[in-house]
Amino acid sequence: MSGHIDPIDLKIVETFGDNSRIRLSELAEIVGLSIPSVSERLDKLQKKGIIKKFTTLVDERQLGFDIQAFVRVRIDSSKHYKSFMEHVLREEEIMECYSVTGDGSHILKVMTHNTSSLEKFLSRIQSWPGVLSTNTSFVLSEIKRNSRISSEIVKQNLLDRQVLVVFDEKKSEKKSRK
Amino acid sequence: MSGHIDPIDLKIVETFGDNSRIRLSELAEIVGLSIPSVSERLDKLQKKGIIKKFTTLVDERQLGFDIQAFVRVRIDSSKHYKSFMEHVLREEEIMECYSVTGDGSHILKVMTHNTSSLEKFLSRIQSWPGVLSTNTSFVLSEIKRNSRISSEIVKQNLLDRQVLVVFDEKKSEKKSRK
DNA sequence: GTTGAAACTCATATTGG
DNA sequence: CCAATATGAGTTTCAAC
Repeated sequence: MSGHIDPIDLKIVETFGDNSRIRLSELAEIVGLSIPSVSERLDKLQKKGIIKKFTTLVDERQLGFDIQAFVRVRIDSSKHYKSFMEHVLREEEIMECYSVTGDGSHILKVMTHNTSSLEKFLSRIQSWPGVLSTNTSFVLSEIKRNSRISSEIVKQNLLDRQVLVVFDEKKSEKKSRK
Repeated sequence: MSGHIDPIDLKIVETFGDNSRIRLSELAEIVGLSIPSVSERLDKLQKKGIIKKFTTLVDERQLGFDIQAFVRVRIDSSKHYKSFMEHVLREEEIMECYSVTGDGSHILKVMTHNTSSLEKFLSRIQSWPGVLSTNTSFVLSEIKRNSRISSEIVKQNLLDRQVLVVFDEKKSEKKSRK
């Protein structure tokens, strides 16, 4: 079925996580297929939305974003959800936003220039309809930021739920086993 | 000075945030420079570490990572900091880790297959030396995940602190103004 | 899925301005 | 920084298998 993924696709995704500017020729060698084949797979991975975007990891601090923070936001009901979302998308300081369980209904990852710009940002948030409270944790240092998904661990995930197609060379030897 | 950044570099960074597989020829047209020039700038941005990595945004849920969570971890002292860091780097489920202020000394972003694999992961964390407690928030939905930094906002940041060099075409007309 | 060929585009380095 | 050039690679599409 077309919705399935095979280990080669995983390897492609993993390789692109490491370096999205890789040449197709190099990729073809890594995964052991011809260039036209990997080119076609890459297209399909994008069409399926598995690959969302080729992007670039940046050292934001060197660009003047000295303040990074996680802000937990509590909004009072789903009534304000849509307007909250619109505000979030509009604010350039908000790099990420997730709806979560636990105390606070949303987590924002925010980057700003200095504490005063953060202060302005926080008071702006608090003026949005439905925002009850915020709770800010400053990022002191970044220990890990993975852009890469290990294809091995994905393989285990997908094998478990049988959405992964694996060509097992030994399958034919014991085909009657169910 | 060589440590400085100009608006063209910012535009390059922004453009790569949108699409890291862009052709240099296209990039050259966007920023209004020749191909050799943008090529050289790109090299320098990488050497300076402003551009850290060309990577790919992936729909992790399609790869079987149905559970995403933020885990706040409290570790008891800096004595265990190094071993904690090593564990964090080794765990493939931990996609991001930040040292933060506030309740809990670290925030992890974790992705796993299902609740049972998360449970295993959490009990593993709690066995690490120095880990006092964890507090897990499940991600219900991703509202925003920006890989792109607006060059406009960066420009404001950098202008404020005078690390940005701007070629002001009108400067010569009023050079005596200080 | 492969291979191979063709047309095209691109990256990289170098030159002189 | 540009423009021009040269070369070797890379990409894409198409065919036929």
